[in-house]
Amino acid sequence: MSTARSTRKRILDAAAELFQRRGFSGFSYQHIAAELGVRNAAIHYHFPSKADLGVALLSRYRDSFRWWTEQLERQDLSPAHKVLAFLELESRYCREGKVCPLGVVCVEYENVTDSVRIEAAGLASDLEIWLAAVLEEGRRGNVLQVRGSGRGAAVAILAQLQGGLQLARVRGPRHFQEVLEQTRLNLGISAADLMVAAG
Amino acid sequence: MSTARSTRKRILDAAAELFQRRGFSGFSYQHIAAELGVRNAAIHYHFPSKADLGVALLSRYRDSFRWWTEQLERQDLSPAHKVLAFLELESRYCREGKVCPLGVVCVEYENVTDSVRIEAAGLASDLEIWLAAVLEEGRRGNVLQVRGSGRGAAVAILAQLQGGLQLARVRGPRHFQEVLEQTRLNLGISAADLMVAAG
DNA sequence: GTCTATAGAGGGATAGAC
DNA sequence: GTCTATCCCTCTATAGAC
Repeated sequence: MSTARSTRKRILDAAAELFQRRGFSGFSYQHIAAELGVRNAAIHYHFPSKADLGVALLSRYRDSFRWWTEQLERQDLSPAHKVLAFLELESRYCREGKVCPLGVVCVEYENVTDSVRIEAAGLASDLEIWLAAVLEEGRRGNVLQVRGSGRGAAVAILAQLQGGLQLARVRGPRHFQEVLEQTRLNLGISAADLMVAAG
Repeated sequence: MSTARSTRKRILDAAAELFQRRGFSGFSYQHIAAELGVRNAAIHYHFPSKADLGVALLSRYRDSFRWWTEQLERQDLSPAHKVLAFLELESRYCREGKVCPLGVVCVEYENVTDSVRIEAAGLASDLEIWLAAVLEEGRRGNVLQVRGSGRGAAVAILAQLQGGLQLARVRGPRHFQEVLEQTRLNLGISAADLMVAAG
């Protein structure tokens, strides 16, 4: 069981890496197998079909995000700092040359099973609900400039970050920094705070 | 030659459709062939490798955009109306269930040839330069609220639209409307103008 | 320019031994 | 739980007839 858990986790780690680098259709069981030094069939044991693997991947992103928000809650941060922490989370993807998992599914939407679509929609919903709540909280406390509904602003910011991570690939990481800067300006968060968060 | 032109164009039309729906790895010469009622080999005659097809596709997007900006210029519109016209262009993709071609290449970046990457970078550059110029013009005329550099604001808006088109797939087209609304709010364009542009 | 035919590689997936 | 072996399919790409 310990071995099973370990292999399963290693598969998901390798798959997540490939997924965010090459897209869903862009990686194969062979790629994962080669990286882990196991055989193709070993992966099919843990994830019978590629759709199963896709769902498991997205489900894990959701779990990670939930865990992340919970530990953030325990730090009792201001809404502005919660936003900055989230920007830092996305910046990490940028530094690693990865894109948002959500974007991958969206682009290949007509190529994936319903099960994958549903899990992706759930992830999008999780992100949106959390960010909208933070923005609303910030607006009430007058520490964030939110235009329109918190929900609308949240969707726009998520779209911006997702697109920004992608554009960074063709135009360079500097472009993602510009996107972060604009997000900050639009919300009225001070430059000094962003520097801390974006590294 | 007339036939050649016609077939070549039909191939590009079908490929563009598939490309923006299923991603680059997600469609094949067979898909195009089936749709056009020709054989696989006929497509290889016009586009020897899939990379050639990818470059031709992106090159055509660039040509279309250049043509679009030129005809827009002849209409002598205000910067705000130029932005609205661009938003309408993106809205059309949303209504057709397509995503931005740039996003497709970005997501599958590590799966495509250098030639495709370079052409995609060129397209990104074209969009960015045009939008940055429009935003700067709007700022000078005090008709657009632009924060930071025109370039930075342009990148952020492009990222937002690209991400918004993608999120619309998992969360519904209404979400893209919210992104448009936020873009408008951030630039200080009136609601009435947006209604006209977004349909 | 388009066809038939096919090569050759790689994809997802399964059976059965260990 | 992982292996070997293999099936069947789809993919890109090419050769050569028409």
